[in-house]
Amino acid sequence: MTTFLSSFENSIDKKSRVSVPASFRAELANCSRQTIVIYKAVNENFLFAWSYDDFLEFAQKIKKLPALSKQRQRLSRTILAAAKPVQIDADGRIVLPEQLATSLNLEGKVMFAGQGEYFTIWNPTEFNKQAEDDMAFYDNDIEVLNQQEELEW
Amino acid sequence: MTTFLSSFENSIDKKSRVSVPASFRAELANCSRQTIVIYKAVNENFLFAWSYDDFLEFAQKIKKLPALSKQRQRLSRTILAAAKPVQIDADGRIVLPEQLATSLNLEGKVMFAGQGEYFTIWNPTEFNKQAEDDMAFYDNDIEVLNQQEELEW
DNA sequence: CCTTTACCCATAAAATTCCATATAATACCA
DNA sequence: TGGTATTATATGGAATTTTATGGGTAAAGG
Repeated sequence: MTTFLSSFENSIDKKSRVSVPASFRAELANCSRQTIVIYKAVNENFLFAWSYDDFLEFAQKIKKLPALSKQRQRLSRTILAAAKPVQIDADGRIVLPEQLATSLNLEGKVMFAGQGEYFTIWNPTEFNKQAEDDMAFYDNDIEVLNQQEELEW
Repeated sequence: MTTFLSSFENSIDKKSRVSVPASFRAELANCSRQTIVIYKAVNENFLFAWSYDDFLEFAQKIKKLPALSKQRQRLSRTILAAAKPVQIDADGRIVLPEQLATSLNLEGKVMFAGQGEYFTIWNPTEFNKQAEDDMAFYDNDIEVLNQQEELEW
């Protein structure tokens, strides 16, 4: 299973290209294609990024809903139609789709944050703000984590 | 299995031709024919589009209903009889059947939205409106999706 | 004969690939 | 261990290819 760890700040150039952190690329090495799927988190200021393989697996959940049901229609519009597959080039870079880049107010720099089976993409300033906010929840979140752990035994 | 992702806005010319997005064409590459089947969503302002192969599979569901039942009669009229197969030409374009195009009030531009094993075709303005409406349901839809996941275990 | 449809070609814009290089990280060796 | 060589990484720009899209022309069909 892919596990993205650590965070990296890289730069976007005029052509909207960004280097994918080398350690993330290594993590993607044994996927069926060197493609990541990116889409905007609804009501949030970051992007989700999955390996193509893992995203397809997630898409399967949506595809299992009855093909013509309203719920299926909506979810496939908000997630599948919004998802941009981008291929990693020979130099380890991707092109950030313009629509997604502008939705984040990116100015030259991008933050990559490894979050397990996916990673997220941020405006670095926003990421640092978020990190501070997260602190306030830490003790409580850890407690929830501990409780879940107990249930598993 | 074909999986259409992302969305694209292309233009229709005087001859009613539209380019099928390259990534969709790539997805169709290993189908038995370069043909897509298009029909109007009942009571909605978009068109469904399937690879010929996947449409046939979908049609099986209708064909399984008793041949002379009323439901079968109606569904085969609204879907099978309404379905227009259109072939992708050498330049990657299709001709949008006039009846379908006018039912969408198209003005030069068409939106393609990848939604899994099919994609949909919209008046771009209508698509964007719909996307906003979909947001209101997002949290609830995701919740239902997650619950379904639990049921599977 | 006229209209519609299918093919073919041309081209601008956009996307992708290729190459070059500075810098940072790592390996090597005295 | 300190210093040096080597490699890997990130990033800029140029060259090439793909894509979308317009128009022309021949074939088909009514």
